[in-house]
Amino acid sequence: MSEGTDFYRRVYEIVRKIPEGKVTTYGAIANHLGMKGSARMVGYALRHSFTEAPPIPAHRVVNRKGMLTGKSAFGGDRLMEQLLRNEGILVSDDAVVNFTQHFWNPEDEENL
DNA sequence: TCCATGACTTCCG
DNA sequence: ACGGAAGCCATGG
Repeated sequence: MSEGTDFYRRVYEIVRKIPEGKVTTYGAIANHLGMKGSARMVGYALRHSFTEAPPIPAHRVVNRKGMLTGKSAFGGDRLMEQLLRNEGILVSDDAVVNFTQHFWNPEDEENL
């Protein structure tokens, strides 16, 4: 089933730690998992995250450019943008405004 | 077991 | 600066 591998679980765990109003990147998560080159796997896992519980704020995860690359997976291309705006994050042209300002590093959670 | 795919990232032209 | 191709690793058929 969904639990599949621990890899997915690790991704979900990190994403759930993302503070509201903050966003992170696939590479940052992958790096935190020790798989820098496998940023794709992070997005791959998030795609299945919709079937996981509790719900995962996957909308807070964007690519290194801050673009909402996964918006298509939300059923509506506008939904992901709506969710981000709902948290106070401005989105323009399918990209997070002041992305670096809203950026949250998973390593920061450990460093806390 | 092997081949093809993917919510990415980096390099080359 | 922009566009295209390769690399990356795990999952599914």
